[in-house]
Amino acid sequence: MSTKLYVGNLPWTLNDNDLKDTFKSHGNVVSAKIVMDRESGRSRGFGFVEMENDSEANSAIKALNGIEFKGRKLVVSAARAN
DNA sequence: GTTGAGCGTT
Repeated sequence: MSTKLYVGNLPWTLNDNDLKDTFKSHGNVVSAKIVMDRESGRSRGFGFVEMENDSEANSAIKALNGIEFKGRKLVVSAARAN
């Protein structure tokens, strides 16, 4: 199984790969995706990361939530929907 | 060439 995380307050310049690489340093990332605007194709400034398990998910949250990244404070928490 | 709280397009 895997645990999905919500990541907010991301810089407009961040991509799926950048998000994945950031979380890879704190656990095994199953998938990572920045939510893009369906109409304009631009980043909405937030996204989702799927971790290997609950343990790594929590580890990533503790390690990345609230830290300053690219001049922005990252917001990391468990996603609401599956 | 812009924007800034939130929980995604298939």
